[in-house]
Amino acid sequence: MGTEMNKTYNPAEIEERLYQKWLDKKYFHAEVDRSKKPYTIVMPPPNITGQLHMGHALDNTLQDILIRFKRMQGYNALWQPGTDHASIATEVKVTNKLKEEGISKEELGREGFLKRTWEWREEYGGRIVSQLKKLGSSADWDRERFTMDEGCSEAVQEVFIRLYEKGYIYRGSRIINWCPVCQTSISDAEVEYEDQAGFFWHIKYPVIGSDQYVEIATTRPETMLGDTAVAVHPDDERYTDLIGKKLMLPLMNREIPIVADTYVDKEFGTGAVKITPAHDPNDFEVGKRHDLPEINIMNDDGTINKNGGKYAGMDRYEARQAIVKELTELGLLVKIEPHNHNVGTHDRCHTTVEPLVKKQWFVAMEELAKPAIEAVKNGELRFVPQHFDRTYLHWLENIRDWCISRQLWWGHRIPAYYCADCGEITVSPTKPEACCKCGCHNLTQDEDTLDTWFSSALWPFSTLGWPKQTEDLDYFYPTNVLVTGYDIIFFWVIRMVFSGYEHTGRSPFQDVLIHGLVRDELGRKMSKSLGNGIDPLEVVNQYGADALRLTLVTGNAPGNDMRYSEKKILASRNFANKVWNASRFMLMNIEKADLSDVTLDDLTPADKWILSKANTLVKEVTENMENYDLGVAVSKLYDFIWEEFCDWYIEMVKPRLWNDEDASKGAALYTLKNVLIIALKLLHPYMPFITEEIFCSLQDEEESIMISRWPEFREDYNFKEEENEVEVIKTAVRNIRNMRADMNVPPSKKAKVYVVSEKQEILDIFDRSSVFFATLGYASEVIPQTDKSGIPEDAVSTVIPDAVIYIPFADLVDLDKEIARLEKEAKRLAGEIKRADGMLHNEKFLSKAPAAKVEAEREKLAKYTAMADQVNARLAQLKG
RNA sequence: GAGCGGUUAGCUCAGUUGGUUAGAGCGUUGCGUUGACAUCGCAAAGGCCGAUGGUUCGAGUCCAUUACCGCUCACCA
Repeated sequence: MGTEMNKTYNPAEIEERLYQKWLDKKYFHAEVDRSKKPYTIVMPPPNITGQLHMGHALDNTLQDILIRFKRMQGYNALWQPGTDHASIATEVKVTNKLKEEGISKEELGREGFLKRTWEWREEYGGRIVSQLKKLGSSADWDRERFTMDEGCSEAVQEVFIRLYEKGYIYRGSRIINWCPVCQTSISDAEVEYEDQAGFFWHIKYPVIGSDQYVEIATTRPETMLGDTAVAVHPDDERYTDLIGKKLMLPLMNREIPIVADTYVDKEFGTGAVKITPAHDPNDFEVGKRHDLPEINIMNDDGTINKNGGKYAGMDRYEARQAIVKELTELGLLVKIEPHNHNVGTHDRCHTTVEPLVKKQWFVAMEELAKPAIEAVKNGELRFVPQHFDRTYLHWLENIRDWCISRQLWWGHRIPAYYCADCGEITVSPTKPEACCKCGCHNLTQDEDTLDTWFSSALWPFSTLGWPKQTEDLDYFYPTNVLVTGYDIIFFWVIRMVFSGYEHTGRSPFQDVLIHGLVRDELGRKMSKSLGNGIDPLEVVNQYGADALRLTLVTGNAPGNDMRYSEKKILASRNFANKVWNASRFMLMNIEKADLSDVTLDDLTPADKWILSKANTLVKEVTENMENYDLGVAVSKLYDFIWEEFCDWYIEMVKPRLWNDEDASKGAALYTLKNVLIIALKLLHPYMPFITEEIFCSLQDEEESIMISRWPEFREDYNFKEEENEVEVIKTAVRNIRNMRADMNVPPSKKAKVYVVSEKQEILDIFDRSSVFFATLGYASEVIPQTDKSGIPEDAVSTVIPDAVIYIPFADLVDLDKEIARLEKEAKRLAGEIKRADGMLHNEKFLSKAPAAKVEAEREKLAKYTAMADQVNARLAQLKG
């Protein structure tokens, strides 16, 4: 690198090279090492069908920051990666591809289809992984896993069998959510409710043996084909006489009873509810209570089946129209009202879900949920930010049994075998020799596969070898933190937690760091349909992975959504460039220098000041990162590097570097280098590439920043006195600049700077810092003195604590402007004095506030009073 | 219907245990470029921290009420 460094940082040139270096050196790889403490993060496995989007970028950036941080702190850091088979998504993708070739899934058959899907996975399943690498993700790719690999599949079978034997997994006919397009059952978590404008159809059902009618209201008239009762509230006087009587179900001409059930809301609709036990969860419950038959009227594709009589074969919406039409003709349709209602849709394809009764496999949740609830309540499991435990607990406390069977081929096939002779179910990892009950050999395996989340639920331990008691599992498990979006708590976090407790006896992780969504500039969700998605890979290509990473964590608190914008990425890019150029500056000067002799005693106050600041920064950044306040930590780093280090320290140090005679040149370079290295190390987790590139150029002892030691707070880097001294200089410089800007004096116009103070130590500071005022305050000369002798009457002045600064400008005597300036200063000080004085006259403040606080206010008051006196004296002089 | 979050500068957002002068980036205004960076520097303007009440010596921060916005869950067929 050296002086030939480019003037601007060019990430494209270095990222790939450095990432390859890290891979070659095996820095990402972790092995069991009992001499070190483990730190483990398990990566949420992206779908093999996935393309990297901003959500992945954020999620993985956060994890990479944490894992790099901990690795540098000396932990044996393992970031366990892998991918998810994504049953429905992949099956749909492959099915569609086949369709293009003119082949149907069924034609191919199960085995042929699976073969094709594995091929598809071979070809495309690694795409998302290579995309994650572009972000700089330091996951242990040697350990990459797949939810359907041998080990994970074994874990799935083991869990299924254990839960089955414990009675927690059962097979039963229950109402489930059915997607007529995907033609599979889905779990409650996969149903997304949408507000839709619909109608209320009021229909008359004739009472048998009278000329009366009962009027019901429904949003789904087609389901009446499956009605097996009408329910009313037992206390509803309008209907008491009718309870127990029969109705003639129109169109089907089926006799159905009128039952009384408190489920019915008297106030709503007509107070009479048609009951379709096979197609509505509530009706299903009513049906159970009253022993009503369940008539399934629908085929798997959403068309009406033979139970729907003449409507058989029609699509569900077609049937609805036909039924309404016919009811109208029969004079049974009373009215149609507009009605908004929530419609359940499948979260993948947004098809309206059809609740229907089917024989499926379920996990009984009641017992499993208990330890997961307890974990959060007793603090074993902690959400960051904490309020997400409410969401978590609410879901768990109201959890229903989990429908885990899917009518798909791609996935873990349910390890259950049915006996053709006696009907007994045998659950076994491999096909059993014989039926466990009758001993016959006529066994067939269940056709269904398991919900994708069934295997994801085991991810934190299945990837480490479970059910085998491996070394990895023993050492790396439980993991330390799980990083994921709030949208995934129900699907995944909850299921991992109860699975962890059930199968390993402990929570799979201690902390759950929740992040929000990355939205577009207008605050909208990024989506394909809106076309407002921003491709992280394009951003990486254009601005570099570091800039993207920085953008994603800056100014964002855990759990909050953030907006992505071009402006933000530019700011990050500019920061990278700033870091680059500060380093470039250093390298241009350091080449020939020998710093081996420099010790802390050689440092000037400015050197000690920046070192001390850097030291404090180390402490704060480390603490913030331990608390997952990554945004806070990085903004402190940003401010330190840009303001303190670049704008002040480098500027202060320049004259020393340009002067080869300066005895403190070596100390300056020594400090520049050390502080820069501290800053780079702290920054590395956020911006791994640029920090590595610079680090390697800066020194030749260590081969990589990513395995270097995280800086620690050092008592010997604590220089309070020097910090104060530089604060005095900074304040003076700022005031001088301010003064000059107010008076419209161009920098080219140098001027003498007089400093008047009664305190010798203040004068000494200015005496030895005159060079700073020459470069930073455009001073031709700095003259510290105890009185005002020799200072021209019309000099412009400014007051700092314990001193007054005068600058005489030869041809500048805009008295009014100067008076206005000073009056503004006086006003500000008066405000401060009033405030401090008020506090100090408050008896309760004096008696109740901590003594140090009171003392601090006293000091402030004294300081401001003295300053105000100076300003007012000067004002009096100018006015007089 | 229930739960949660937000409301702070023109815009986008920080603000860690309450400490009295509330911060950043972008934008705006003025000045500035021969030796790190114009992807830059210097300076400035701009906020009674949604409203009301309370606790406290002290509230952007804690409590209560309320308004608006957003999210999630549960739903009345």
